[in-house]
Amino acid sequence: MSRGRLVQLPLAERVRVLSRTVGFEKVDPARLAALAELAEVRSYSSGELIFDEGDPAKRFRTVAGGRVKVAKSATSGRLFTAIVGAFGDTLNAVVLFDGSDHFLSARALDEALVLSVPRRDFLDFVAAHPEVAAGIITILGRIVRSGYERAMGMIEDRVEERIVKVLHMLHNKFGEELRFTAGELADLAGTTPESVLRVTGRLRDEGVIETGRGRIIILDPARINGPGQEPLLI
Amino acid sequence: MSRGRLVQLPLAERVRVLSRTVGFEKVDPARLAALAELAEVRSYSSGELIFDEGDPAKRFRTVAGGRVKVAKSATSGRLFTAIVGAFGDTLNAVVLFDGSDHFLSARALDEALVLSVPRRDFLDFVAAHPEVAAGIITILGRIVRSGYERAMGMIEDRVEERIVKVLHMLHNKFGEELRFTAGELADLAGTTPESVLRVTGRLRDEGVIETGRGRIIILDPARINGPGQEPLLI
DNA sequence: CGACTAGTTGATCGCCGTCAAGTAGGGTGG
DNA sequence: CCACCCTACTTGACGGCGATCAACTAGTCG
Repeated sequence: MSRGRLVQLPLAERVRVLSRTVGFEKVDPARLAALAELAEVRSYSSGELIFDEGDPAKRFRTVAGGRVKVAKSATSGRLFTAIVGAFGDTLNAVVLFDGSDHFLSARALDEALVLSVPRRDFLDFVAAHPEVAAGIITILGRIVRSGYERAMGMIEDRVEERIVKVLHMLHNKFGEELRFTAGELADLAGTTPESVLRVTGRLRDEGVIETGRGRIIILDPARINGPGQEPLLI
Repeated sequence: MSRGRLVQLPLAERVRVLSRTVGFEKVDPARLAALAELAEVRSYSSGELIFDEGDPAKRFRTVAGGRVKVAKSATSGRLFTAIVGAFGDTLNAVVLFDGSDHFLSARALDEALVLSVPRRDFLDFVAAHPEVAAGIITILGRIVRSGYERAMGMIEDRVEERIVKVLHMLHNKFGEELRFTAGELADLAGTTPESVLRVTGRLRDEGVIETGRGRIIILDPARINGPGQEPLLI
């Protein structure tokens, strides 16, 4: 019941993906080739599940194209989006070390490419390259920080501020044109589609953004940048 | 302007603290002695600041006694408590790797002992002992998971459920007797002291807990354990 | 062209944050 | 040893934010 469709990607291309994956930036590309040899690449269509909560984490996975939503579902059925992964973002480095199951699910937002390596090979490679471990800890630190800031935002900020922060972050990561629906933004901001639409409606009226079906264009980035705050990492 | 008071702790005792610090459990104690040689121990009185947000992270710090509250303050002055550290919990391993400043503050909840090692020596030690890096990544993974669960709880759960989860977690970590005020619990659950008191009042009337000034006794642990859920890591 | 999904807007309502006023415990100093 | 004060606890009343429900419009894909 393997998901996605296998795609043949040249070795050089696989090396390029790994060399631009967070944590691997400093590794000698020649050495990455050994790992890239063991890698496979799969293609997932929009909306397709890549892995689910509770699935065992058997492979290290990193985004090689498109966008992937990594999220946690609540008992009520609501979704909380942790990360929108793009090229070079790893989907599950966290859970590979202690062998626990996935506690988040990953789903393709577009037609997406995901490169993966067997867990054992990934761990061996990390053990042989301490700089990778250090890189992973660094990025994990940023995720922890961002997680606490979002938890705090949930109790501290009003819905409008949370949504603006999400737009700020997405603008920072994806540029002027954001291809997200109100429902997807709601999962990121911890609110409902209705509230997102009320806020984006106001921002549109004020000329800050332009909206379309599944699309938001940031017209005035300065207006969504909070005073001196760095964007959340998502 | 060094905070706390220096305490002389025998080398064997310093080794014991390190050997029970998360991430170091698997390291040969004989090798830990080298690191323990470089360690100093400081004592902080209840309420005293150990480090503040924005302070540079010059030393690796781990709790050698008492309890330490690690928190982030909001612009409004409200506090969000990330972790209540006890013996063996590290306070700042996250920020040491990329050399960034502290993004959380640490404050003694009791008379507390904190063992510390210069950042450079800590990093050298980790580089020489890959199992420490793997251990740190594992614990970071749990923190990330817990952070997402708490962020989700903030939007998904009612105040009462959040408070019960906090009690569950604290019971799991500290046992039957919890020495926390309503204000401290509020910072953990992301609510106000008034709401905490309303909930604990009800739980007291139902015989689940017993309350006193700055003290809660869990009488009926089964009643605060959610259905099949593991306690949050704090 | 039809069906599904996304967007839009209004009305309602309840949770819980806030303010307020008072009680009680416990440590400190005279 | 007692009086005082500070802190924590307690309880009530109020009000606003935003979730929820509902009804409708408008894109877009097949």
